[in-house]
Amino acid sequence: MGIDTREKIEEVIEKLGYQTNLVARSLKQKRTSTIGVIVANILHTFSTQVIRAIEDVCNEQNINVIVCNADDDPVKEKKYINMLRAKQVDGLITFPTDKNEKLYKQILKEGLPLVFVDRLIKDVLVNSFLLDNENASYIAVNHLVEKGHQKIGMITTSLLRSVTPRVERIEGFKTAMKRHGITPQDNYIKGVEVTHIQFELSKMLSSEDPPTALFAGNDLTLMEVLSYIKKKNIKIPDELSLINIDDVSFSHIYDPTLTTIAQPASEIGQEAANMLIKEIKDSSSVEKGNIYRFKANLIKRSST
Amino acid sequence: MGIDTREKIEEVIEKLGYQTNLVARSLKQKRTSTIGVIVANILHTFSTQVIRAIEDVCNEQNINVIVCNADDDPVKEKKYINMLRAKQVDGLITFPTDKNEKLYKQILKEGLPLVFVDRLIKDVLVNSFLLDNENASYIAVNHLVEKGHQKIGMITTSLLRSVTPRVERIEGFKTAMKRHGITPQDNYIKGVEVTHIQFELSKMLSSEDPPTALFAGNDLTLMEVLSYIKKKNIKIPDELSLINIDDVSFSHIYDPTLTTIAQPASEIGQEAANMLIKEIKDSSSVEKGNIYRFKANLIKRSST
DNA sequence: CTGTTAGCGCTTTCAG
DNA sequence: CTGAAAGCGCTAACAG
Repeated sequence: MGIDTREKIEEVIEKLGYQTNLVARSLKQKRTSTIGVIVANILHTFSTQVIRAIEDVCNEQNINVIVCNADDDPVKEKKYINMLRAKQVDGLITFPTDKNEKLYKQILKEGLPLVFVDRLIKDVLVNSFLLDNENASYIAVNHLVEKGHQKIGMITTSLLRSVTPRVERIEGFKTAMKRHGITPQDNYIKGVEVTHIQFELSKMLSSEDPPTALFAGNDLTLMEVLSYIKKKNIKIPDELSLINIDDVSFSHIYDPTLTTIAQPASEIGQEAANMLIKEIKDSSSVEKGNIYRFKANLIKRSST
Repeated sequence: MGIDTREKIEEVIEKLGYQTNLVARSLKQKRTSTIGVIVANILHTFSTQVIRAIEDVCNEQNINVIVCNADDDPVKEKKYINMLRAKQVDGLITFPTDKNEKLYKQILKEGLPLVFVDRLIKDVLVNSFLLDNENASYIAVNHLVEKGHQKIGMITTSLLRSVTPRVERIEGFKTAMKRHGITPQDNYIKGVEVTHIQFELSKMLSSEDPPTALFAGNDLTLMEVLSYIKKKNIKIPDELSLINIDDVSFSHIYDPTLTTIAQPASEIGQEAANMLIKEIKDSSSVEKGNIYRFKANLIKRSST
């Protein structure tokens, strides 16, 4: 082919808006430059923040991201995992359910790069990026105790399954209380479904000796708590101090501004994405099965 | 191949966790069962609500969604469009920029199914799904006038480019004021960058004859307004009434609860997705170039 | 260095 | 009805 022929072809290519067929390339090269992300529940602020961070990292490297929302349903999760595998994604970041332990083990055996965020699965050695939950609870309790509270309640969402953040935050809460010489009382600690939070709260706060401070385990719980507080016209922090995990969009403009234990969600997402990309590029170059814990940040505002 | 051979193979297939290679299938069938979505700015509540609705519709039909955030940058938008075309997506939903008019025209010529959300481009005849913005502004003005206000200010974000919602909402505001016999004053109407909103607000509210009510054009504007109001300790609605477009997550728990013009974002996303899917299945079966306007809902709360 | 060719894994077509 | 073969558009390997 002559030089001028080539030039003409390139001209036509430009004019016709020709695009390389990446599907064909992917088939040949056995990589799609696409990763899959499966979040447990897209309604959490944390999920959206992590997703955004992952997308930012990936877009810089021209990697596509397909996001799926498992909606806290292991069956959906499995369906998405298999669909993404069938789509030949180069790697997977998930907020895993222990119900799919076998599937995850198989993925590991196949060598598909895999990273966990927010949750762990026992016996599945995957690099995992999540909050230091026990420490986060400790920070909360410590702050409240410093503010003079002894009767501290904790409330959070529950799923029937044992989910890492919930378990660890409650455990951390109990440990922290004990460390401060306070015996945690079970009727001050509630892990219930979102729809029952307000009911449990009403029970807890109308008990004989109600807590003077409340620790909300995540943002969805916080919304319910604030809703209840508004309904009952409870004065924060005078009648009840409030602290929560997850930095919601309105924490600095709410009245009162909300004292918050913020998760470094962007950082978690970034590092998870970087780890996955490294593993995709050269699997042998990265250690597997490490757990990366991120410290929470206490943002002192006016609700405590 | 004998029956038992087939059975054995299917057994092994199951055991090995074999997955059809959808990349190969896509190459052969010339469809990927994937659509692309490009939002102008992921930070808007509206964008995330639309995305979620699109994903819900698509997941039900086993269609994948790749979401891209153009970050209000036409160059990024173009890059994503071309990348998604190269990936052979079956269709595209975008919040378009008029800077890419030529590219969109080419896409139309190629016959790639395309749907617009939130914005229009002149001379590009694509099915478009968006709020009836003029009516939304009318609802806001009408409500405030009914509450006894005459001096009404409007503030919203601006981009240097003329973006459909901003233009239409401001036009609608002016028209509505006139219809109520009020001459809209330019110094009460501001379209500025997010970072300058608080400054403009301070100018507007400290003027000789400040407005008694304020209309915030979208959620990002609202956040700035609330931030300013908190800082200056302005009493809502006693000193200033406040209404805004976009139903933010905390509107019902804020103090005061926020009177809001809600966009039917889920409905917009759903219908956009359904239209795109119909067009993908049989392009000739759908009319092109229609503009579908959605009515806003006034949710009366306590900020007005 | 340029140009041809085989083959990625699937589906579709065609022959047996 | 079953089974073989061609070909989707690309890239990597190889031949000239």
